Amino acid sequence: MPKLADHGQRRVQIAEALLRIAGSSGLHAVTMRSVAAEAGFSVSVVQYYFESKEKLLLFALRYLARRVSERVEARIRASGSPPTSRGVIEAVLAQALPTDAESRTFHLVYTAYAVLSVTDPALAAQPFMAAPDEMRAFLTDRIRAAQSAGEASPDLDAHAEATGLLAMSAGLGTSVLLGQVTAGDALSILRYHLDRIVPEPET
Amino acid sequence: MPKLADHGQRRVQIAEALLRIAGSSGLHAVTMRSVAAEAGFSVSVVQYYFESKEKLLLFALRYLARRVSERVEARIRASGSPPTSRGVIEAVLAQALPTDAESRTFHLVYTAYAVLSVTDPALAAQPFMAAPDEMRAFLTDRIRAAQSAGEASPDLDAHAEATGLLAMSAGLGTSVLLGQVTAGDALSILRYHLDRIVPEPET
DNA sequence: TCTTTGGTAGTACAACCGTACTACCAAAGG
DNA sequence: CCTTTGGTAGTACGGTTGTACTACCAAAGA
Repeated sequence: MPKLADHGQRRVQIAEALLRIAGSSGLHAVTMRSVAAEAGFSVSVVQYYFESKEKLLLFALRYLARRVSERVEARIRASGSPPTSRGVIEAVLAQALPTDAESRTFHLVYTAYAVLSVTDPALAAQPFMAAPDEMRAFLTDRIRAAQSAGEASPDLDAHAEATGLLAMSAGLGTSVLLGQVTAGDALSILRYHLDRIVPEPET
Repeated sequence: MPKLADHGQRRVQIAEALLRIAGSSGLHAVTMRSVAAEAGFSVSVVQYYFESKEKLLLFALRYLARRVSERVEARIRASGSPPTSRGVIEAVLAQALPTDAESRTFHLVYTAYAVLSVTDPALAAQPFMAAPDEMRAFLTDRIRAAQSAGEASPDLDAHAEATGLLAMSAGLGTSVLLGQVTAGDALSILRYHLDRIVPEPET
């Protein structure tokens, strides 16, 4: 039994080709043929590793979600050690802003999937929809922790602040994507609002 | 020369059929055939009033933008007379939340168009992209006016507040669309944040 | 060495898309 | 009356899509 190919690696390779196409030409440009060509394989290979296009799309979505969460964790780690409340919160929120080419692709494709999921039950049932919920819970905890530590005003509604901030960073990310705001301006605005909730320890 | 049909009305009729389909099944479900069937016409009629699908999509987008701005104005008018700073600002921002079926459709289709515009230059050049810019300028002016009237703290950055609020309401609208937050909760959170910037005159 | 089998390539097909085209109809102007 | 013409319907065509299918190849086990 010949076993030359690493299935997992092949699937990732193909999923990355899909993300490249969706990021540059839109999710509607993702076809079996275009993905195969981008990945340097024949259509049959794509068919072989993913039995249908739907399976491929779902796998690519899960892969995307994993990559995004990896980036969030990397950003938290890079925010300083030991991580401050403000640093962690800012890291999580800033991740929603398309600052480089990769995160721009991630944000665009993610949004395209989200729009699609509104009218596609199979996509809506996907666990990637739960990610924002987790983030909201995480942020709420962090804000409460900052309040306990005296780093944030105690009369803040942590839940309302977390949900609002998350929505704001997502909205800012979309604005950057649409070219209405530069990534730098978006980050400044995000920091401005954060300063009013969880100020920097020192300036 | 027989002239029974009002071209303008027919075009609106067809555009509304398109929005109905895009709102319920997604923008990808919009085809010449589906739109014609939804509108109760033959494909030839759609072809007759819009020479191509692209023209139809652009017209429907402009029509959508017009309907949305009409809703904003109606909301401002309904916010009380004479309109207060807080009332007008809340009216503009709350319009981004999909509170009823119609605004839900509007928000969904608008977002779908926006995502498409990132990779489609013809759509990106469309003037509907300027609408958020106008709103941002409008909101900035309103916040400055509230500051002058002593209704808002003078040490607020009106531009940062306006951009942030707009992004937040857009993000909240998307969350409502995805079912992560109810429309009522989103409105509460929006009001919570507004209270910290431009408080209600009386409570 | 021969056979089994994981992996690859090419092709074919049914369905759908946008659009061009032709034919038809009914009302208005001569 | 008849002819012109705005509007409508049906159909056909070239192109693209997802997918099923068959053939082929190379490596491992017997």
